[in-house]
Parts: sequence; structure tokens; C-alpha cells
Amino acid sequence: MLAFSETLPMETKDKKIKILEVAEELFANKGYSATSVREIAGAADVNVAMISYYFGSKESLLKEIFHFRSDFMQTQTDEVMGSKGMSNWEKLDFLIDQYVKKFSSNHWLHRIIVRESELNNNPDIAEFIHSRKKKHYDMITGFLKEGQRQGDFNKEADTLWTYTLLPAVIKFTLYNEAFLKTTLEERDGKVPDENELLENTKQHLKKLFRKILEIKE
Amino acid sequence: MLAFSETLPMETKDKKIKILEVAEELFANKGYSATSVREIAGAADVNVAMISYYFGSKESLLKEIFHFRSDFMQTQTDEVMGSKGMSNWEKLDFLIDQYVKKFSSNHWLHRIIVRESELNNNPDIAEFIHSRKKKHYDMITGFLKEGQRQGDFNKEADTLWTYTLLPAVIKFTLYNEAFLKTTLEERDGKVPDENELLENTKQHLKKLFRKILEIKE
Amino acid sequence: MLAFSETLPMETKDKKIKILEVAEELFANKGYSATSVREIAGAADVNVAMISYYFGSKESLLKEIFHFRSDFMQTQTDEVMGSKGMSNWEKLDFLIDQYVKKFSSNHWLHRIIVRESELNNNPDIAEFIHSRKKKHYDMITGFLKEGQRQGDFNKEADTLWTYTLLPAVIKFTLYNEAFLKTTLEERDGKVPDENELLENTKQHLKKLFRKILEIKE
Amino acid sequence: MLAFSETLPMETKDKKIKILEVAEELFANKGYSATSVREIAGAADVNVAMISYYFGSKESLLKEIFHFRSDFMQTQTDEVMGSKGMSNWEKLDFLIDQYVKKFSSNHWLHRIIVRESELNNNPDIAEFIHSRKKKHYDMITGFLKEGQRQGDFNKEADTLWTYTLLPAVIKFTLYNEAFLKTTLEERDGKVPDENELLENTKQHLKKLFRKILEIKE
DNA sequence: TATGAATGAGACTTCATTCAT
DNA sequence: CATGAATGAAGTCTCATTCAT
Repeated sequence: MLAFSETLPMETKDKKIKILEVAEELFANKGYSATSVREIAGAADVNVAMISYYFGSKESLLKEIFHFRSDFMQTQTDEVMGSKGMSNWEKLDFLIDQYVKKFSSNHWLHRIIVRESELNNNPDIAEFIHSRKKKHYDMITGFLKEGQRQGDFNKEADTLWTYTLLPAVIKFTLYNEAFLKTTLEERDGKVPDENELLENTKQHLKKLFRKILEIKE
Repeated sequence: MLAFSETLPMETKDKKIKILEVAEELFANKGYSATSVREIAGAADVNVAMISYYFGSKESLLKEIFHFRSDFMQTQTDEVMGSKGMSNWEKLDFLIDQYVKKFSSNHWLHRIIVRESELNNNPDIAEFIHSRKKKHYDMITGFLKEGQRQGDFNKEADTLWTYTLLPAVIKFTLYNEAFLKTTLEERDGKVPDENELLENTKQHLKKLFRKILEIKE
Repeated sequence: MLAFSETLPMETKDKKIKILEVAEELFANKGYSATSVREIAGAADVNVAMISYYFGSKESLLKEIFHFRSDFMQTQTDEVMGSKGMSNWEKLDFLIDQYVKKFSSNHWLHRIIVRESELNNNPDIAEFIHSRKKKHYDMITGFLKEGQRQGDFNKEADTLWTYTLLPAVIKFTLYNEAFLKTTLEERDGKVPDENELLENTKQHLKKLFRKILEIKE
Repeated sequence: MLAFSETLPMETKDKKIKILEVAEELFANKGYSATSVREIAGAADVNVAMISYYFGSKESLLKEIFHFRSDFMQTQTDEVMGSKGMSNWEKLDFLIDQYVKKFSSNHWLHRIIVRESELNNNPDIAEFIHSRKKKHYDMITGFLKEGQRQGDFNKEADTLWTYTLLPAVIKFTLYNEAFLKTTLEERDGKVPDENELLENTKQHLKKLFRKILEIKE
């Protein structure tokens, strides 16, 4: 995962960054409510008061994590979609690669999102998430429809539900890592590491989309 | 959703049942840690001490919810799978129907599972969940492999990843209800209710599995 | 001072009453902000959490003190003022006696009022105080004017400023108890106790009002 | 009110002076405990650490306020009392004028005194206040007794209680400004400004002392 | 001289739980 | 069986102050 330190001027803000990193991990693993500021302070090796000093409150700390990570949530794929050097099928593969990469590189943040913000507690965070989803959905379905218009993709494919498979599958992979590893071990005789798992997922998604979107004779 | 009351002798245990129902909903919506026993007591209209009195502790209450709900998690589909009256494709459709129904009817419980137990806090609950998943996985992939062996399903389909789509898609639907409703409203001009959404999901899954498993000429 | 216990059903509410009494004294002596709930709990010999348990918050505790004491702030002198058995001068003396008694019996509460609520922090308490003052002022000046009309009191006396002396002098006495005791000791050779001091104050006030209100030949 | 800046060399001590002024006002309005150094720093537009840097501690800041203001608390009336150009009645009026002026010009400081130091927390400040009171009392009663001896003032007047009226009435005026303004508005139809209120108070006090001290035929 | 960073202590409050009835 | 009362532990946050620069 990309560290906060890469996104901030590396001066003396080490402690603040440390807190953000540690908090992100703890929130992801234990949940927001189940994580105490004492715990965060302990893990970040700073005084408890520092959290309030830097972030004002525990909730603001959560918001700041979102704020920083939001940069990474930006899809840098937009321009690629418009490029003319790739076929639609190449673009599709590229898009899947990018999506899996983006999602897995912000694994913890997405765990927090799933855990905390798909609920009613934080209206502004919820709104933030929703707008992200919408934007992403619009981008992907726009691409799919364009492909259908150009005659590359099967016009009968429902773009919404086809799109749906992308986040559905990657989320399932990330949230069932343990289950998948165990199962794959039983099947293949060896435990895949995370990268292999993600590679598997990508291949699976690519085949899946091909099956759905290809035009049969 | 089936109420706890239907699973217990309806005598004077009303309060205990009320607590279980209320707690399940609150845990699902707010998360285990973020839900206080006071809140549960208030919502169930019982004294705070009742929770400790009946269940010993907050954690035991969670476990009891699992315990009761576990009955419903039993797949009553096993015997159906072995019946000879259905074709494999009919069985597949039936299986999808059952799965979606089961999952959505225990929506709250599954929200709790996603929220709380896919983490490291509760080893025994985690173990319980894992064994469920494994059992379910074995059942479905067993059926798929049998279908492949009998020449009904495409032998090239990866049973693991194909199976994966089932929980992945239904989970995505249930956890993105709001997103899907908004999007479908924009697309179709009307907001679907939950049943319509689930019906949509089923149709989508059936088509998807057909695409993956059918044997092309 | 009258105890809270006399105003509440003496069942098992001992602890709540104890907290109120102790808090009133501490707030009066040290000020609201300078008094911690720990201190109150310690002095009342109860667990710290009891304060929150009973009163919700420190501020609510303050409000509850006001609420309970407000009964005592009621002037039970109203009806007396209208009685026909007393001359206006007798009524005046009676009124002074009552006022000093009332004020001194709620000494602590009035110290809190002076300390905390004549400020901008607690709008509702401030409003409460103001309305009390107004009511009291109306009652006294009404009596004085009636006495002037009846020809008993000097018409040239300014009722507002005359009234003013009543709270001004009693407050001064109560807030300068130490100073007055020291001074009186130097003058009279003995330290007066609180009752003697209040008796002195009453006599002083009666003489003062007589001087102001009597009609010279 | 006279500013601190007039009592200090106007060099670069602006910030220190600003802190003193701001702190005096905040202490007077909110109370010592309820005022945080952060708040003072914010209002004075200086860094939080400045308070500790300049004054060592919050308590020392309070003491410094007293120290600076103590100059103003000096009665410059002493020599006047001994002058031979005035009658005792003229001296009395002059004394009242001076006292009201002195008190009102240090309104905030006196609010702090009433709020904070008539308690047991700050022994040295309490001692300081007490000695001031004593000195002032000695001065005034000395004058009154001399007037009685000279046959100008009524010998039957109790000098202690007569003296008492001076601080009692002026304090009441200053601490019940809002009440008096409202009441006077209702009575006279217009809201008096602070100067008018003080002028009223002076007139009231002069008449009062005249009534008490004049010798009836 | 001045200050941002950092901190230990303690503030108020809520927590899940237990006790006495 | 049920519960109001009570509690110790821990929660988040603010406090005045100090440190390093």
C-alpha cells in the first residue's frame, strides 16, 4: 500500500503521518468503534493527546483518512479510455487491471468504507462514497455502451449488471482472502500469496467479461 | 424476515426474543461495538440489566444471535440436489433462487457477519463462519462438477471462481441497495422495491451462470 | 440551612440528596468550573459515575440544584403583605426579617448565583434569576408605594433605591462575613457568630429603612 | 477603563499588555477557572505558549493583573481627607464621588475579586484583598468618627454599618446593571447609560449618608 | 524572543456489568 | 423473575505546561 508519507511533505510531520497510517489499519481491522484512541496512540507510539491535538477528534481523524486517501481513489484511467491506440478489448483488460490494482492498493481504506460508512452514521462520508461510486459507474458503463455502439461488445449485455461484477468480485476476493487461500491450497496444493490471488482474480474477471460481452456468431 | 419468535416456545420469553431481534437489527445497522447495551435495552423496552441477566454479556448476546440464526443458515437444498426429477439447469436455477432467498431473509445477520466476524476478534465465530462457507462451497462446486461430468456444464468453467459469483453478486446487491435503487431509478424511471431488486439479481445470476456454464457448439 | 432531604421523599434517595448538598456547597465555595465531579463524588462518598448516572452531566447537576432550591426562593411573604392585622411598619420589619432569613438560609445558592449565573454562560438560569429579582422588586416596591399612599411612609423616598438597600446590605454581609467578624471582634472584643451577625444586619436594616421612610415633623 | 498600556513603557511589550487586558476581561466575565489559557491566547492573538512564557503560569497571570491594578486601588483620597479647605459634608460628597469612580473604573478587577478571591483558593490574594478592605474601612470610619467628634455628624450613627453601605450599594449597582437598567427603563421610559446609572448611584448614596449622619433638631 | 510541537494529568462521560432487593 | 442502584474501568477530550528550535 502506498504510504501517507508519500503524499505529504516529509518534514517533521512524521508523527501525524504515523497516526494516520496506524489508524487506517486499526479501523480496517477492528472497526472504527472498536478501536480506541489509546490503541491508536499506543500503536503509533505517540501520546494520547496527540490525536486530539492533530485531528481534534476521533471522528475527524477518520475523515482525514478519507480526505487523504481520496487522492488515490481518483481514477487515473479516464484519459486512457479516450485514447485511440487501444482496441476496446485492450481497454477493457487495462481497465480491469487498473481497477483491481487501485482497489487492492487501498485495501484498508475500502475495508473501512465497507465497515463504517455504508451505514447511516456519517452522512457526509456516505455522500462522498456515493458520489465516487456513481462517478465510477458512469465511467465504466459509458465505456461499455460506447463499445456496444461501435459493434465490439454484445448489445444484449446489461451494462449495469455487467458493471456490477467488477466491484462485486474484487470485494469478494479481498474480503475472503483467507477462504480463497485455503480453498486454493486444497485445490492446487500450494498457498497463493496475495499477488497471485489478485492475478487470479484479474484473469477470472477478464474471462468473465469476455464471455458476457463477446458477440457470438 | 422470519422472527425469532417463530423459533421459540411463545410463552413468557417475549422479552428475551425482543432483545434478540432488536439487537440483531442494531448490530447490523450500527455495528457491534457502536451499539451499547443501553441502546438495545431501550429499543427492546427492557431494563439494562436484563441483557446481562439473560445473556451474561454483550458478547454472549452476539453469539446467541448466531446460534439461533444458524438454523436458518442450514441449506435445506441438499436433498433437492440429489433428486432426480430436475435437470441440472433446473437445479441451478432452483439453487440460485434458494441462495438469494436465504441470504436476503437473513440480511441483518449477514450484515453482522460482514461487519464483525470477518475479523480477528471472535475466533469461534470466525471459525463457525468459515466452516459454513466451506460447506456451502463444497455443496455448490460438487454440484457444478457433477454437472460437468454429466456433460451438461462446460468443463472449462473454473468451479471455484464460478461459485464465487454467487455470494459476490448477492452481497453486492444487498450492500449497495441504495446505489442500485438510485441507478435503476435513473435508468428505468421508477424506484424498484427490495423484492424487485432481488428478482433482478436472480435473473442476472441465472443469465450469468448460463453464459459461463453453457456448452457452445 | 435547610437540607435537601427535607424536600424529598426520604427513601433510598440519600445518595442523590447527598450529592446535591455537597455539590451546592462546593460550587458556592470554589465555583462551578473549579469544582470537579471527582471532588463532588469524593465529598459525597459516592462513585464518580453516580453524578452522570443521576444527573446526566455536571451542568444538569447545577440546574437541578437551582430547580430544587427554587422552592425556597418563593417568597411566602406575599399573603402577609396583604393582611390587615399589621401596621405598615410592622409589615416592614416582618419583611426584613423574612428576607434576611430567606437569603441566609440559601446562602450557598446565592453565592452560586453571584458566582456563576450573573454571567452569560447559562441563559436559562440567567433568565430564571432575572424573573425572580423582578418579582421580588415588584412585591417590595408595591408595598412601599402602598405605604406612601396610605401616608405612613415618606413620599419623597425613591422606592427603587430604597428597595436596593435590602439585597445590597444582606449580600454584603454574607459575602464579607470574615471581614465583618474581624472588624466586630476588634470593636466589641468578641467574635460574633453567624446568627449574631445576621441579627445585627437586621437591626441595621430596620433602622435604615426607618430613617429613610419616616416622615419628619 | 484605564488601559494597562498607560501604566507600562510602550515599547514592544504590546503583546504582554494585550494578554493582561484580555485576561482581565475574560476572568471577569467567565471566571478564572472557566477561562482557559488557549482562550486568552486566542483573544489576545498570541501563541498559547506566550502565557506561560511571560507569566510562568495561569495563576501568576492572575496575580500580575492584581499587581498592576493595585496601583489604581490606591486611594488617592487620603491627603484630601486631611485638607482643611473642605467641610466634612463636602469631604463626604467628595469621598463618595471618588469611591464610585474608583470602583467603576476597575469594574472588571472587582468582578474578579468577587468571583475568585473571596474564596479560599488563593490565600495571598485573599490576604491582599482583606488588607485593602481594612485600610479603606479604617480610613472611612476614621473620617466619620472625626466628623462625629467635631459635631458635624450624628453621634448615634453606627460607623461600621454606615460605612458598609458604601461598598454594598456600589457593588449592587455594578453587579445588577442589567436589572437596574431594565427597571429604570420601565420607570423612566428611557434606558440609562452606565454613566447615568453611576451618577444616580452617587446621588442616592449622598442622600442616604445625609439622612443617616445629619443631626436632627 | 517567540513558537509549533508535544505531553502528562486530569477533566467529564459512558461503558458493560454486578449487587441488593 | 426482574430491576433500580451502583460501580470500576475505560472511553474521548481538554487542560496548563514544557521542550526544542
